[in-house]
Amino acid sequence: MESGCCTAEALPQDRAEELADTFKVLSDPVRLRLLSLIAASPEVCACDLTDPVERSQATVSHHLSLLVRAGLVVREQRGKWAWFSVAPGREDFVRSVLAGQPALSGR
Amino acid sequence: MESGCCTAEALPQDRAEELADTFKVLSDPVRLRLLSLIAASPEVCACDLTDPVERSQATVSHHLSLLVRAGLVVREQRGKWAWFSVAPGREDFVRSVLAGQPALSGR
DNA sequence: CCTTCGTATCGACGCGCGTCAATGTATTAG
DNA sequence: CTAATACATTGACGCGCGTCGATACGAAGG
Repeated sequence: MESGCCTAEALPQDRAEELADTFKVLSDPVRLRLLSLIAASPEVCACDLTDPVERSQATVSHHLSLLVRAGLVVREQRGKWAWFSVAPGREDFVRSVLAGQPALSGR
Repeated sequence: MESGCCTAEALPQDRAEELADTFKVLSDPVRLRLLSLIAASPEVCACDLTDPVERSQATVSHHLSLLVRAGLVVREQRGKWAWFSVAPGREDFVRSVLAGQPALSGR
Protein backbone atom coordinates (compact mmCIF):
# COMPACT_ATOMS: atom_id res chain seq x y z
CA MET A 1 0.00 0.00 0.00
CA GLU A 2 2.93 2.30 0.65
CA SER A 3 5.91 3.09 -1.49
CA GLY A 4 9.45 2.68 -0.30
CA CYS A 5 10.45 4.58 2.82
CA CYS A 6 12.82 7.14 1.34
CA THR A 7 11.53 7.22 -2.21
CA ALA A 8 8.16 8.48 -1.08
CA GLU A 9 6.47 10.63 -3.65
CA ALA A 10 5.31 14.08 -2.67
CA LEU A 11 1.74 15.19 -2.96
CA PRO A 12 1.21 15.69 -6.71
CA GLN A 13 1.57 19.28 -7.81
CA ASP A 14 -1.95 19.54 -9.20
CA ARG A 15 -3.48 18.27 -6.01
CA ALA A 16 -1.24 20.52 -3.91
CA GLU A 17 -2.45 23.57 -5.80
CA GLU A 18 -6.06 22.53 -5.41
CA LEU A 19 -5.68 22.11 -1.69
CA ALA A 20 -3.73 25.35 -1.37
CA ASP A 21 -6.49 27.23 -3.16
CA THR A 22 -9.08 25.91 -0.76
CA PHE A 23 -7.03 26.83 2.29
CA LYS A 24 -6.27 30.26 0.85
CA VAL A 25 -9.96 31.10 0.88
CA LEU A 26 -10.06 30.15 4.56
CA SER A 27 -6.97 32.15 5.44
CA ASP A 28 -8.68 35.49 6.01
CA PRO A 29 -10.36 36.44 9.31
CA VAL A 30 -13.12 38.44 7.64
CA ARG A 31 -14.04 35.56 5.35
CA LEU A 32 -14.11 33.14 8.29
CA ARG A 33 -16.42 35.46 10.21
CA LEU A 34 -18.70 35.85 7.19
CA LEU A 35 -18.77 32.11 6.81
CA SER A 36 -19.69 31.71 10.47
CA LEU A 37 -22.57 34.18 10.12
CA ILE A 38 -23.87 32.37 7.06
CA ALA A 39 -23.53 28.99 8.74
CA ALA A 40 -25.39 30.20 11.82
CA SER A 41 -28.66 30.58 9.95
CA PRO A 42 -30.36 28.71 7.12
CA GLU A 43 -30.14 31.86 5.02
CA VAL A 44 -28.61 35.29 5.48
CA CYS A 45 -29.18 38.48 3.51
CA ALA A 46 -26.05 40.30 2.35
CA CYS A 47 -27.41 43.44 3.96
CA ASP A 48 -26.99 41.79 7.36
CA LEU A 49 -23.36 40.91 6.75
CA THR A 50 -21.77 44.32 6.28
CA ASP A 51 -22.06 45.69 9.80
CA PRO A 52 -20.81 42.70 11.84
CA VAL A 53 -17.47 42.45 10.07
CA GLU A 54 -16.85 46.22 10.03
CA ARG A 55 -15.84 46.44 6.40
CA SER A 56 -17.17 48.41 3.45
CA GLN A 57 -19.96 47.03 1.30
CA ALA A 58 -17.52 46.59 -1.58
CA THR A 59 -15.13 44.55 0.55
CA VAL A 60 -17.88 42.30 1.90
CA SER A 61 -19.20 41.73 -1.60
CA HIS A 62 -15.72 40.76 -2.75
CA HIS A 63 -15.25 38.26 0.08
CA LEU A 64 -18.65 36.73 -0.56
CA SER A 65 -17.72 36.25 -4.21
CA LEU A 66 -14.62 34.31 -3.17
CA LEU A 67 -16.61 32.11 -0.81
CA VAL A 68 -19.07 31.36 -3.61
CA ARG A 69 -16.31 30.72 -6.13
CA ALA A 70 -14.71 28.28 -3.70
CA GLY A 71 -17.95 26.34 -3.54
CA LEU A 72 -18.40 26.86 0.18
CA VAL A 73 -21.38 29.14 -0.10
CA VAL A 74 -24.32 29.54 -2.45
CA ARG A 75 -25.88 32.80 -3.54
CA GLU A 76 -29.50 33.31 -4.49
CA GLN A 77 -30.85 36.58 -5.82
CA ARG A 78 -34.38 37.41 -4.67
CA GLY A 79 -35.62 40.78 -5.76
CA LYS A 80 -32.98 43.28 -4.88
CA TRP A 81 -31.62 41.16 -2.09
CA ALA A 82 -28.94 38.52 -2.25
CA TRP A 83 -29.32 35.57 0.09
CA PHE A 84 -26.45 33.37 1.08
CA SER A 85 -26.32 29.91 2.58
CA VAL A 86 -23.76 27.16 3.04
CA ALA A 87 -23.41 25.12 -0.13
CA PRO A 88 -25.25 21.78 -0.12
CA GLY A 89 -22.92 18.98 0.96
CA ARG A 90 -20.42 21.40 2.43
CA GLU A 91 -22.11 21.90 5.78
CA ASP A 92 -20.04 19.34 7.66
CA PHE A 93 -16.87 20.74 6.23
CA VAL A 94 -17.79 24.32 7.10
CA ARG A 95 -18.90 23.43 10.60
CA SER A 96 -15.69 21.61 11.40
CA VAL A 97 -13.53 24.34 9.86
CA LEU A 98 -15.18 26.93 12.07
CA ALA A 99 -14.89 24.66 15.09
CA GLY A 100 -11.17 24.50 14.54
CA GLN A 101 -11.48 20.75 14.37
CA PRO A 102 -12.61 20.26 10.82
CA ALA A 103 -13.30 16.99 9.22
CA LEU A 104 -12.84 18.19 5.68
CA SER A 105 -15.04 16.75 3.06
CA GLY A 106 -13.64 14.69 0.25
CA ARG A 107 -13.65 17.54 -2.22
CA MET B 1 -27.39 24.93 22.59
CA GLU B 2 -27.86 27.49 19.84
CA SER B 3 -28.48 31.19 20.04
CA GLY B 4 -31.41 32.90 18.33
CA CYS B 5 -31.70 32.41 14.63
CA CYS B 6 -30.96 35.90 13.37
CA THR B 7 -29.03 37.31 16.28
CA ALA B 8 -26.27 34.78 15.87
CA GLU B 9 -22.87 36.05 16.88
CA ALA B 10 -20.01 35.79 14.43
CA LEU B 11 -16.89 33.84 15.16
CA PRO B 12 -14.96 36.03 17.62
CA GLN B 13 -12.29 38.12 16.00
CA ASP B 14 -9.43 36.61 18.01
CA ARG B 15 -10.45 33.10 17.11
CA ALA B 16 -10.95 34.07 13.48
CA GLU B 17 -7.40 35.39 13.29
CA GLU B 18 -6.01 32.26 14.92
CA LEU B 19 -7.80 30.03 12.44
CA ALA B 20 -6.82 32.22 9.52
CA ASP B 21 -3.16 32.02 10.52
CA THR B 22 -3.29 28.24 10.56
CA PHE B 23 -4.94 28.07 7.16
CA LYS B 24 -2.51 30.60 5.74
CA VAL B 25 0.37 28.23 6.42
CA LEU B 26 -1.49 25.55 4.50
CA SER B 27 -2.30 27.81 1.57
CA ASP B 28 0.93 27.30 -0.38
CA PRO B 29 1.50 24.32 -2.70
CA VAL B 30 5.20 24.07 -1.90
CA ARG B 31 4.53 23.94 1.83
CA LEU B 32 1.87 21.28 1.34
CA ARG B 33 4.28 19.17 -0.68
CA LEU B 34 7.02 19.58 1.89
CA LEU B 35 4.54 18.57 4.57
CA SER B 36 3.59 15.49 2.59
CA LEU B 37 7.23 14.48 2.20
CA ILE B 38 7.83 14.88 5.92
CA ALA B 39 4.67 12.99 6.78
CA ALA B 40 5.63 10.13 4.47
CA SER B 41 8.58 9.10 6.61
CA PRO B 42 9.29 9.07 10.33
CA GLU B 43 12.08 11.56 9.73
CA VAL B 44 13.39 13.47 6.73
CA CYS B 45 16.66 15.33 6.25
CA ALA B 46 16.36 18.86 4.89
CA CYS B 47 18.88 17.90 2.22
CA ASP B 48 16.27 15.53 0.75
CA LEU B 49 13.61 18.21 0.55
CA THR B 50 15.16 20.71 -1.83
CA ASP B 51 15.11 18.73 -5.05
CA PRO B 52 11.53 17.36 -4.98
CA VAL B 53 9.88 20.75 -4.70
CA GLU B 54 12.15 22.43 -7.27
CA ARG B 55 12.90 25.50 -5.22
CA SER B 56 16.11 27.07 -3.99
CA GLN B 57 17.64 25.99 -0.70
CA ALA B 58 16.81 29.38 0.79
CA THR B 59 13.16 29.10 -0.18
CA VAL B 60 12.82 25.57 1.22
CA SER B 61 14.45 26.65 4.47
CA HIS B 62 12.00 29.52 4.73
CA HIS B 63 8.97 27.28 4.20
CA LEU B 64 10.25 24.79 6.74
CA SER B 65 10.57 27.59 9.28
CA LEU B 66 6.92 28.51 8.75
CA LEU B 67 5.81 24.90 9.16
CA VAL B 68 7.78 24.68 12.41
CA ARG B 69 6.46 28.01 13.67
CA ALA B 70 2.91 26.84 12.97
CA GLY B 71 3.54 23.82 15.18
CA LEU B 72 2.91 21.34 12.40
CA VAL B 73 6.48 20.12 12.13
CA VAL B 74 9.40 19.64 14.49
CA ARG B 75 13.05 20.28 13.70
CA GLU B 76 15.99 18.45 15.23
CA GLN B 77 19.59 19.37 14.51
CA ARG B 78 21.95 16.38 14.34
CA GLY B 79 25.50 17.24 13.39
CA LYS B 80 25.31 19.43 10.36
CA TRP B 81 21.99 18.00 9.26
CA ALA B 82 18.52 19.15 10.16
CA TRP B 83 15.88 16.44 10.53
CA PHE B 84 12.18 17.15 10.29
CA SER B 85 9.16 15.19 11.42
CA VAL B 86 5.47 15.82 12.00
CA ALA B 87 4.92 17.42 15.40
CA PRO B 88 3.71 15.03 18.12
CA GLY B 89 -0.07 15.12 18.38
CA ARG B 90 -0.44 16.72 15.00
CA GLU B 91 -0.21 13.60 12.88
CA ASP B 92 -3.95 13.08 12.53
CA PHE B 93 -4.43 16.68 11.58
CA VAL B 94 -1.64 16.61 9.01
CA ARG B 95 -2.80 13.35 7.51
CA SER B 96 -6.34 14.57 7.03
CA VAL B 97 -5.21 17.91 5.65
CA LEU B 98 -3.13 16.17 3.01
CA ALA B 99 -5.97 13.78 2.26
CA GLY B 100 -8.17 16.74 1.49
CA GLN B 101 -10.50 15.65 4.22
CA PRO B 102 -8.87 17.12 7.28
CA ALA B 103 -10.07 16.65 10.79
CA LEU B 104 -8.49 19.71 12.30
CA SER B 105 -7.15 19.49 15.77
CA GLY B 106 -8.57 21.53 18.57
CA ARG B 107 -6.29 24.58 18.75
C1' DC C 1 44.44 26.81 11.69
C1' DC C 2 41.78 26.64 7.14
C1' DT C 3 38.43 24.48 4.15
C1' DT C 4 34.26 22.31 3.01
C1' DC C 5 29.64 21.25 3.53
C1' DG C 6 24.67 21.83 5.25
C1' DT C 7 21.40 25.48 6.69
C1' DA C 8 19.80 29.73 8.22
C1' DT C 9 19.43 34.64 7.42
C1' DC C 10 19.51 38.99 4.68
C1' DG C 11 18.21 42.11 1.07
C1' DA C 12 15.79 42.89 -2.88
C1' DC C 13 12.33 42.10 -6.35
C1' DG C 14 7.62 41.34 -8.35
C1' DC C 15 3.17 39.96 -7.73
C1' DG C 16 -1.11 39.22 -5.46
C1' DC C 17 -4.33 40.33 -1.87
C1' DG C 18 -7.38 43.17 1.27
C1' DT C 19 -9.28 47.47 1.32
C1' DC C 20 -12.14 51.48 -0.03
C1' DA C 21 -14.31 55.42 -2.84
C1' DA C 22 -16.49 55.85 -6.97
C1' DT C 23 -19.21 54.11 -10.48
C1' DG C 24 -22.23 50.74 -12.79
C1' DT C 25 -26.41 47.69 -12.89
C1' DA C 26 -30.72 45.87 -11.63
C1' DT C 27 -34.94 46.10 -9.09
C1' DT C 28 -38.62 48.47 -6.68
C1' DA C 29 -41.40 52.56 -5.48
C1' DG C 30 -43.80 56.74 -6.64
C1' DC D 1 -39.92 58.28 -16.44
C1' DT D 2 -37.47 59.39 -12.12
C1' DA D 3 -35.63 58.37 -7.83
C1' DA D 4 -34.03 55.36 -4.45
C1' DT D 5 -32.26 51.02 -2.86
C1' DA D 6 -29.21 46.65 -2.91
C1' DC D 7 -25.44 44.86 -4.66
C1' DA D 8 -21.51 44.15 -8.05
C1' DT D 9 -17.57 45.98 -10.48
C1' DT D 10 -13.70 49.09 -11.30
C1' DG D 11 -9.45 51.37 -10.29
C1' DA D 12 -6.04 52.51 -7.21
C1' DC D 13 -3.25 52.04 -3.08
C1' DG D 14 -0.22 49.75 0.40
C1' DC D 15 1.43 45.80 2.36
C1' DG D 16 2.75 41.07 2.75
C1' DC D 17 4.36 36.90 0.62
C1' DG D 18 7.15 33.67 -2.35
C1' DT D 19 11.28 33.66 -4.50
C1' DC D 20 16.31 33.79 -5.20
C1' DG D 21 21.37 35.23 -4.96
C1' DA D 22 24.53 36.40 -1.65
C1' DT D 23 26.17 36.06 2.75
C1' DA D 24 26.69 34.39 7.51
C1' DC D 25 26.94 30.64 10.73
C1' DG D 26 28.14 26.20 12.72
C1' DA D 27 29.91 21.49 12.40
C1' DA D 28 33.22 18.17 10.66
C1' DG D 29 37.66 17.02 8.35
C1' DG D 30 42.39 17.67 7.22
